[in-house]
Amino acid sequence: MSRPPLAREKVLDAFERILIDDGERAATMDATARAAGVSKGGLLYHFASKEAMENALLARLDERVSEDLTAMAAAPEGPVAYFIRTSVMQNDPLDRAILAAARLAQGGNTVAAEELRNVRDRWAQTLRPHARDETALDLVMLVSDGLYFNNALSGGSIPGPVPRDDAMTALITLVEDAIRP
Amino acid sequence: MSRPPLAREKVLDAFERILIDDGERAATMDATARAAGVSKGGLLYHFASKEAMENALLARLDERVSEDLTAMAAAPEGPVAYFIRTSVMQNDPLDRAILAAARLAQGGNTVAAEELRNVRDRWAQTLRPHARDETALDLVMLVSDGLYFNNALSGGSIPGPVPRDDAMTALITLVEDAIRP
DNA sequence: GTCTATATAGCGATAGAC
DNA sequence: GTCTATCGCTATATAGAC
Repeated sequence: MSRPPLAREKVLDAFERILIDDGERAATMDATARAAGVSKGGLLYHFASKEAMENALLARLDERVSEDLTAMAAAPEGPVAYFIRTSVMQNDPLDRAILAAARLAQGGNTVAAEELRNVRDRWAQTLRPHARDETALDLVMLVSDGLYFNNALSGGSIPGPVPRDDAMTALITLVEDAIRP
Repeated sequence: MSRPPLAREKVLDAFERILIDDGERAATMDATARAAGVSKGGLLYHFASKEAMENALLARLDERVSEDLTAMAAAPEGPVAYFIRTSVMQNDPLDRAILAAARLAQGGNTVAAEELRNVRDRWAQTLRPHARDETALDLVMLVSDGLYFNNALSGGSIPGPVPRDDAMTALITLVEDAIRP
């Protein structure tokens, strides 16, 4: 437990990158091994099957969400503004983990779909006290989902039609005015 | 042109259903042929390649969006309310076409991703006059994207964590108040 | 712990009968 | 217009050397 082997993390990073940039179809064990600089046999020592590799990626997502919930609760600008602003792709570890999980889910992996719904619930729980009512909470969650959806379509590198900088600040103000308790 | 062969539509319906219910990975030509009640050879008479079959599905999406834009412009409740309300899965032909295209896009099909962005633009164009400014338009589009994203994760049949009935009416009111010109 | 070699299965696509 | 049979390729996974 204490410290995961380096090769393991390197493989997961490569798998994540291919999922995001090239899609679920391209994220084969072969391509992952090549990108990680190991052989297919070497990869299969760390992950006994593709399913095991996918589950490891989802476990990493879970850890990163826990860290984000802590940061969100402590954000100076407030949880809602933090949540919306960080919903646009910043290419940080959490964003990448979510995007990769979304690829798996849309490829037919039901565990990934469940995990994403679980993640969404944890965010909603933390934000609930900061919204006037359930409708206001719905609004915040849906705007965030929308931002992620556009990122997911854009493929991670190419920026999608999402508000940037000034437009994002204006959007946050609009949402906060609409949901203020 | 006048009337597409029955088998052609039956194949596209089957392909769409498998994409939505079982994911992009499962939507093979073999599985599609079986579900449509034809042989693989029979399928390949209508669609010379898998790419041709995917493009036919995207063309069908385009037609359905054109019909929806007409309906939206004429909706008694107003375009914005119509747009948000119809963003939740009703399992109608348009919803299914979008969900299927999203699956293709996330599987790595760049044509599908472009088509979805194009569809989004056409909606935004029609809604623009009904929003106070670009930020308000962003809000409407993102809430709609969020609703679709949740549907996409849920898989079409299982309802996701989206507002229903009363909650939806409340959400529409909240959004309309926030964006009123 | 990492490698090469190989087994097995499924996919997209072709050929040609009917 | 629809079928069966089959080819070529690639994917996951196994076996066993180093």
